[in-house]
Amino acid sequence: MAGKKAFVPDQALQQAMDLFWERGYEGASVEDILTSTGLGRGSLYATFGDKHALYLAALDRYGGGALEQMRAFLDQPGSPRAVLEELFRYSVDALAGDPAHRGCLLVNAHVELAPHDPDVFARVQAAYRAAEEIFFALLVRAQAAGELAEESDPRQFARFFLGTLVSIRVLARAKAERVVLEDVVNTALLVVR
Amino acid sequence: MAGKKAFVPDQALQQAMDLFWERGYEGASVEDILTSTGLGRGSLYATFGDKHALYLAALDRYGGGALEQMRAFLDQPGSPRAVLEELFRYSVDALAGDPAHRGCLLVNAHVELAPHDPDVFARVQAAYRAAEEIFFALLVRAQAAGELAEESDPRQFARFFLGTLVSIRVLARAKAERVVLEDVVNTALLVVR
DNA sequence: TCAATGCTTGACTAATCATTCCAAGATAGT
DNA sequence: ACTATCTTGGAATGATTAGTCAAGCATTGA
Repeated sequence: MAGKKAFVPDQALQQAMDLFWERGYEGASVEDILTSTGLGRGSLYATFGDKHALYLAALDRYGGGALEQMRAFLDQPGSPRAVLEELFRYSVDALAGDPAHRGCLLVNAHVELAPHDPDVFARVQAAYRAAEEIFFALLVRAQAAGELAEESDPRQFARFFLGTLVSIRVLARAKAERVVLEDVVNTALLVVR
Repeated sequence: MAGKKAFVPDQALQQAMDLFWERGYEGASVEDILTSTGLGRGSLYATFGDKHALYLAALDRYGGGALEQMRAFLDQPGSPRAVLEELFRYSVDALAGDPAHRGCLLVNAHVELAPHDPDVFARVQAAYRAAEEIFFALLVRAQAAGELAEESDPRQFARFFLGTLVSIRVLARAKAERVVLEDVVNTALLVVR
């Protein structure tokens, strides 16, 4: 089999991403990726460059999807408070429903590599900032709708909810039970009640 | 120089711990540890076993110190709410004051290794549980002192504060500014006001 | 049918990894 | 001063790593 590509690059990227997600950057060897994606060495290096570039591509793919999903919630009609609730419930479902307890690829990447890998750092930083801005926009709306006290600072609350989002992602990787994630979220949501 | 130990094992462990803390398990090679601690190959293997055992020893040392510190706060007299505040302020100070932005060794270990390393997993799990229990005890006291509503569940709140503790540790490793950590903590503390 | 394109395959390289081992040397007790 | 004991540091080992490369072959277009 040769002549034209015998694999779908996007599919291979997805599988590589899953592997990085589960095992981390150092934990997933090129050999593992080859086995998992089913493609040969030459194909991988010709398509994605090297391991590091492949990892960055996986991060981009993941980050893009995650932010898109968050924005989909943001654009939903309805009370900002309800949107916030739904966003967190959805997140808890996804995290607790993952039998591999992978947590979040971006958070994992950040803890493992960001301090010493500028490329990874830039991507994680951008993702965090984008998430914070989404929360910020939502909280401004909430304040306008009277669901957040006038004297409260939307920026401060946005940072807090970003922290909440991060914390459940980390706890999920520690195989925390669903009820733990729910307790964290339910308590966090009290601050806008 | 030989005959009797030319190094203090506890000091070497401290330096190895610092290196693991900053670079992670895979990121710190035995060569690096040798350079950093200043001791020879033979000495390291004779004293600590192998790299993995050394890492576990570093985790134990770190975890022991961290929990001791938390318990010191717990045993302080004064209103539970004030104790909670002090505990978080101290934590923010330590995290934001670290120029290397290392975050928390236990959290880092957990994200990098816990899913595939049973020994690491057990230690992290134990540390999380211990921290949760400390929060729980504090919140029970708070409830008795009328600082936490009767209908509130101390277990739920303990989990929430554990999540808060984790989140600022992760954000600190992302080189978040001090004000971000303060916003997270200040907002979290609102739930007991 | 045939040639050209370019993807696939697997062997190969070179570097790095953790770990073992031993010869050399320094100390402590007698 | 001498010997036994233990530490030391570097050489050697073998496994594993990421990355390269050339030979082969299926597909495509004529």
